[in-house]
Amino acid sequence: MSITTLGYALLTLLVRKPLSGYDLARAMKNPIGFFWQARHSQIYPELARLEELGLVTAETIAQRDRPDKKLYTITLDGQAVLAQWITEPAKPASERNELLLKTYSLWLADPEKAIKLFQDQKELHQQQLAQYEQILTEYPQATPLSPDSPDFGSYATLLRGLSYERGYITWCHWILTQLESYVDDKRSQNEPPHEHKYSD
Amino acid sequence: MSITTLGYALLTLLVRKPLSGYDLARAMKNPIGFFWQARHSQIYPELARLEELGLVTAETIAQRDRPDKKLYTITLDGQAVLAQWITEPAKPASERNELLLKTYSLWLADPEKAIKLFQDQKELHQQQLAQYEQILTEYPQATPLSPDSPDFGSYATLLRGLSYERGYITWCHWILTQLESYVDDKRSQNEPPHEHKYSD
DNA sequence: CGGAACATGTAAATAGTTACATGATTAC
DNA sequence: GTAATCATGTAACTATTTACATGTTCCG
Repeated sequence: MSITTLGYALLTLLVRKPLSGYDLARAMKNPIGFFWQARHSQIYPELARLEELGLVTAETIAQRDRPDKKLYTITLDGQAVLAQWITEPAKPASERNELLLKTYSLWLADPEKAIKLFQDQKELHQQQLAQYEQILTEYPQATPLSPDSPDFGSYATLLRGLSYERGYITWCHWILTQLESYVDDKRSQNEPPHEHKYSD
Repeated sequence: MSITTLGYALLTLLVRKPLSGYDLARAMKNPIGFFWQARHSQIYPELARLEELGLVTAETIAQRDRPDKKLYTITLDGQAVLAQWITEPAKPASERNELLLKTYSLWLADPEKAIKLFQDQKELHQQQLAQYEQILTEYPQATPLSPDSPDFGSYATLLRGLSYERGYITWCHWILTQLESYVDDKRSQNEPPHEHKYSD
């Protein structure tokens, strides 16, 4: 019985502090900075598996103000297995992006509706970027983080998130300039087409 | 019976020209510019489904120099369904990236091995970038592509690919500077730590 | 003749999503 | 009481990967 990537993702969170299945599900709902998401229906069975493997231990905690919870703690074995996994070659991410797929056939679409599509997507990514930028303010600007601190990992993945969202927004913006000048030119056929340079 | 995203991905390719299952599998092996990948074991059954739905038609072609093939052609229905789908709101991409996950726990790793990990990843993305840049040279620089041409979609997704890979490489590079100055400082404890600014 | 690329499928397993199910506790 | 959040699970389905399976044609 081997460990799934989701299993490593759970260990990744548990190595920082003990959490319940519910906590883990909340943390992985939208994968802030660390790019792995999962639902509780996948998490609970996986935690049971990790416990079976002796990589985590579970302890039921009675709470006054809330229902009981099962707190999962990583074992030394779990830490060793996780540390080992980190430096193994990473599988290349299997890219699947619906918007990119749609973009590939954009010539078939009504331009006005296409503009709406990209405005909405740009908006979504701007919101995500704003959230990342908010988190960024929580880090000290002056002192650089050391790679042996857990915060380094959080910070590094946050930087990737920021870069990704900025690139995505720039790209959406470029598409919009193209679509808008296209519909403008269609409306007044006499004027020459505008030019928009794309650069990230 | 509804259409899966993979089904739309196949229509996306077939609307440009008729292709066999083998052609489609090759095109989707690594998703150049258009960000959807699939194996032949998923493609062949899905093509049968699309045919059942009347979105494509199949024709067996005898070839002298090669084994027979089944050429799939999109129907008018298929084109309509695809055009309709494009401007519907896109599901946000469910991010899952193993390297980012590993990065989150980088503090647990042996720095030397971590450097190796990121060097390898940077290398992979540099190769992907080089491939995209090669494809870029095939586009005319002077005349901007019109959003009503199929080439616009190819070009737009290519630009996103270029931006993505550049951002990824920059990020890998930044991690490497951090790790390298960390191991340098460890070796000679007297010198002050270097500083490396990250910007995409 | 043997390997590589072409060509098309199915089977089994794993991963992930959506839906079903239940119950505690708090705040209004 | 009832909605919201906390809390934990299972069932059914869909999507994806890996492995199995078979046959053609070309080139050396």
